[in-house]
Amino acid sequence: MTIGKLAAAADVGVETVRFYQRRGLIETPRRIDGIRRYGAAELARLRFIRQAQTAGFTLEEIRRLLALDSGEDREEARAMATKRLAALDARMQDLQRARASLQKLVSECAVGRKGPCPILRSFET
Amino acid sequence: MTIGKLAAAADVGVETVRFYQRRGLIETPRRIDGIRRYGAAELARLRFIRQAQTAGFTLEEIRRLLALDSGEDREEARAMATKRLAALDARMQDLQRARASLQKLVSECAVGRKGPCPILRSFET
DNA sequence: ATAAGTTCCGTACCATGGTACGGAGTCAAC
DNA sequence: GTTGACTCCGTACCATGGTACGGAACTTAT
Repeated sequence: MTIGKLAAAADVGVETVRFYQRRGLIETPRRIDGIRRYGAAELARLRFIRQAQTAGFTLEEIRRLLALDSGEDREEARAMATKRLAALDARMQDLQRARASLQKLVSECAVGRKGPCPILRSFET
Repeated sequence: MTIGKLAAAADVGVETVRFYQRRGLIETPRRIDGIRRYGAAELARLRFIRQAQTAGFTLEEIRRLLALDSGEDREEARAMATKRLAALDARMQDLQRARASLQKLVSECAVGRKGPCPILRSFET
């Protein structure tokens, strides 16, 4: 695979792949006649990066996770995952509350009624 | 209230308040002898901004929401809230999936076992 | 074998949401 | 009535996660 195919396969831009390489998230394979070739390993890494981002890891943390993946430091891997799990749960709580406020806004701002919607009030705790 | 008290009451920095003023999210009251004074209205706006950010609105969207708050455009207010609600639900789905992956990682990477943790594999769909 | 499309690389630029700095003016307490 | 804290204002800087540019080298299809 060339960088273009790789990027397309992971649904990211070529420039994004290159950006990740600069950040040390993806190894840049040796060049064959000036062009680098990528394999399944790189694609897996690329997909992992996107998943990990969704989980809320920063690119720097993802870099460390990737380094850890082939290492023996279970301690550290678990610690990072556990910490993120807690943050994720907190985040989901926040989103749940925000969702309730939005729902309130939508229903209190129903069509047919007059005057301004109680936008600020909808979010009052 | 001076800007310092206002910021403290909303648990943000003074510079953040000033930043929001520049962005048109908070009106800057007239100065009395060179110092601006703030009231409950500004505090409410400030708190709203933080809540709305949690809901995933950008500062620009929040600016529009605040403008809408005193207006009559129910249509637009509802539209913004509905759209965000959908995005929020999608986001929560994503987080749910990410959470499952993290949980998998934590359990598969239990203490006591040897070798590297299957970090990349934990996130495979 | 030539044109169109890719790749490579460095460097620059972007959006978002702040945070910091520095000098001048103001206020509050002692 | 001076000292220390706070305010004002413009401007600069920051982190994060990209995106764009441009020229040279390489590949692929015709």
